[in-house]
Amino acid sequence: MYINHKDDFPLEVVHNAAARQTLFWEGQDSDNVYQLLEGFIRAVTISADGERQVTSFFFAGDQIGLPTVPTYRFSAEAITNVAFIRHSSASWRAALAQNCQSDGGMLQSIGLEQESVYCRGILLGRQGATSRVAAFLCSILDRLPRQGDCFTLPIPQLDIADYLALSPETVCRSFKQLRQLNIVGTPVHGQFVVRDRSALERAADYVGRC
Amino acid sequence: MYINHKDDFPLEVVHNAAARQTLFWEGQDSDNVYQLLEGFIRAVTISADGERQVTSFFFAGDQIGLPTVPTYRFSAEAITNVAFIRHSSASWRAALAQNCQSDGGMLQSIGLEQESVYCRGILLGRQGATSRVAAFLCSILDRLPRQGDCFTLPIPQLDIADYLALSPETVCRSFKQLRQLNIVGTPVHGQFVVRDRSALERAADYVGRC
DNA sequence: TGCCGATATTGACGAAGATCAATTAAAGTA
DNA sequence: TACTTTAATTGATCTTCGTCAATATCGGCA
Repeated sequence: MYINHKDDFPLEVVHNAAARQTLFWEGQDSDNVYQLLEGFIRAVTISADGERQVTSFFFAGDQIGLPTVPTYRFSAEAITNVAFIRHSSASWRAALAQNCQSDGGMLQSIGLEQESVYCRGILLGRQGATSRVAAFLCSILDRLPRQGDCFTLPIPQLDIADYLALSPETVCRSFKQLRQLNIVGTPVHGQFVVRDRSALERAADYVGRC
Repeated sequence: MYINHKDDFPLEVVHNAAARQTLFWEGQDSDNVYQLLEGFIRAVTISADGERQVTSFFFAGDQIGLPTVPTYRFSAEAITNVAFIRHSSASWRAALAQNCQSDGGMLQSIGLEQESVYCRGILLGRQGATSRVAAFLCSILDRLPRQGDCFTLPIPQLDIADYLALSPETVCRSFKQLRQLNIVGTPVHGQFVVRDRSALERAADYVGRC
């Protein structure tokens, strides 16, 4: 699923940002599109009463802040150190005009972003905390760095909680339950182990792409 | 916000469908884009265990089934009798290539659809049943047919429940509470009255566009 | 290595909403 | 109009998850 858009923008400079830095803020004009080369980014919105929601996660290869709307709908925060390139929305639109008839172009990026947003809606619609957590894991599993059955889960539980509209405690208890069911293993050195993926999918009862 | 795309597809035929009919099914190839001229349509997905979710509502002027993904992500069911035109995804993409540099074109349709999907995610993320119902009402209020302060609410409570991931009983009780707070009035002949819109928005604490 | 702040974990309790069941109201049909 | 079917409403009960509080663990940094 990884799409290399660097060819579409040949002369871009690679930028870096440290963990916890914000690439752009919710409400700003969407002047640039960011393509993540390495690391992990979260999309965050804060509602009027201060409630925090994480609306999606971005992985290497993803495009962030597509200019289908005039202003960014979320702040983009680096979870880890990140590397990315940035190009202007105008050039992105020009590239879209060029390649929107073919597969794999900007239109596919739009489709992927939509799928991700759609996926969260479905997740939140599903009741049952453990089912949500399982579905979340399924949806990101293929996009995580991996060694054998071990995955690196770079996303803090608080972010998962704010993504799934659960309390951090409930997320923790859901993980515990998945461990007790022997669906996932006890993490060692931050390495996360999925023991029984089909059981995870059954617990989730939905698999989308986030 | 209404965008007249008929000019982009001059020679299309107007189709009709009765309430409860399905225009297209989840999983089918997205060969056509539907533009709703009159009536109301709901987007429905059924998960593996049979759980029903309504993922969005469509109103006159909306485009349905944008071919940003190869297959439809939902079934489109007519809530009321509807009138619509249908055009091929290929011609839609061609129109996108033509007008994606300018405002008000296909790119804006994409943006509106995204906003709608995004809005549901935010709604579901917000806790509190009454707050969700209020936010839902706010988000569709401007798109409903209206006479003075009276709105026609053509969406059954069951659909609202499946949209907001609440039980029908809870939706009903939330409406009751909004009535008791004198924020909305008692419906007469299906006519729905908003007595205090700013109070509704305060109860919602979020206003997006669905 | 040891310290410190942030994150994760666990328990006890309460509140919100789901479920079950029954009734009422509304809409469609003969 | 009367009848049928569907949707909305209300009450009682139970489950789940949020909240509060305390402890444990991890990661960075000196």
